[in-house]
Amino acid sequence: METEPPPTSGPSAAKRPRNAAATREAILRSAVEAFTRVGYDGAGVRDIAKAAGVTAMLVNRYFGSKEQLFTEAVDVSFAPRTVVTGDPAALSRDIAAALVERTAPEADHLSPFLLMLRSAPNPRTAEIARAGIERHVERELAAMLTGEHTDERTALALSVIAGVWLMRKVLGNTALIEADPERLTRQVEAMLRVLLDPESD
Amino acid sequence: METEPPPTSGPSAAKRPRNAAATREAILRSAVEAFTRVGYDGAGVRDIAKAAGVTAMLVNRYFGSKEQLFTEAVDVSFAPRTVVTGDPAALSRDIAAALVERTAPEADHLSPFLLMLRSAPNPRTAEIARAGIERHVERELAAMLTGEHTDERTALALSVIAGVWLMRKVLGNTALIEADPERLTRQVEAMLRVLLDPESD
DNA sequence: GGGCAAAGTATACGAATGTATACTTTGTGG
DNA sequence: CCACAAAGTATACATTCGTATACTTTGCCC
Repeated sequence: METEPPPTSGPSAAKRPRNAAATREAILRSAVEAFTRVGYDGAGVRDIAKAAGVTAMLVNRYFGSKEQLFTEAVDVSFAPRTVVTGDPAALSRDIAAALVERTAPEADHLSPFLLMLRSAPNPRTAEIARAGIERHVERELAAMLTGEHTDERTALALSVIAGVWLMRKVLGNTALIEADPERLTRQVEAMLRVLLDPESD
Repeated sequence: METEPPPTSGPSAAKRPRNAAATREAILRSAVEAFTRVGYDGAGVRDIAKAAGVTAMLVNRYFGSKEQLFTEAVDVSFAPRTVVTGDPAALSRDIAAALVERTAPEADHLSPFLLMLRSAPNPRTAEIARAGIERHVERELAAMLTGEHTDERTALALSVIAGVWLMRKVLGNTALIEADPERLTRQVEAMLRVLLDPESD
């Protein structure tokens, strides 16, 4: 009873027949997960491969090296642009709400910010992450701002966002974990508003 | 013939006669430097020992293990409490000014925030750093605040500070590096003021 | 239906890791 | 002056790392 009608284009193929593209994608997804959870230096190619159901050498066959795999993983992680798209007036509120929600203690979002924070110690991967954030996030967010020095204000906003990710999900700061989400959202929103809102004068 | 002064490439490790306390301190200083520059996992005990002018085994003799060495290094790094002490009204301004100055491109401050950021990927050292920040920084800063939820607002302020350290000195964000220091200071100050200043209503 | 390239695996290598055990050097007190 | 403990070193061990080389298995097409 070896029924094998393999849909060559299935997003989540359970029993995977020999399919280079699907295997490559499985490795890439496994890499995003691993790099996000333990960072670049903490994730071994053997672990990544095993979680994808293959051996370690396929990583190098398909991606050349661990570092090139990381480069693609950064793109994948930053790609799903969930940049809150709406009127610029609600920007601060939307960002604050999404941030507090995704960094909640019970959530385990595979955030690109986590990938970046945990891969930042390595200078080479830090540079790759910096380029990824600039290419995928910084540009779009800056385009939504009005007024002067939009790139600078954007980078400061990203600093705040990364800082909250760090304290809540990487370090596990007690005060920020136990904080009331609504009040926390209001405080973050107030800070972002100083940066992002169009100056009313 | 005194032909052996070269290995002491440390800061001020002159000709050190056999002195347990001095050696211990040299190792500890070297550890702070190494952990700050490359993080816990990136720093090998051999490197730390060599920079202190001794062999690797002295690290374990004096500190038990690399992890215990890190614990002491965290305390040393966070100990020089430069928390701007002044009237609470100027708190935001002082913090912002010190932050922007120390994260300037030309500065290479051995900041505890750098130590924390670069050792955060490792869960064990992340916890040690979290405890250190809570013990050394969070308490004192929270005590300077008035109003409600001082611990929460303190943690948020530390998020901002850590985020700026990350973007400017770990990632190397272009916009924040090239930004005018005075304007950057004003913007950071404005954000902190939202959090720290006594509500005037 | 049989070959043949593609997909995947096995093994190994050299370097680096933290640290345990055993050794050597040296300052100092009786 | 000289032993003896303290200070410091040398060597080794067991892992783990990324990846290179050589091998085996499989789907597909003529």
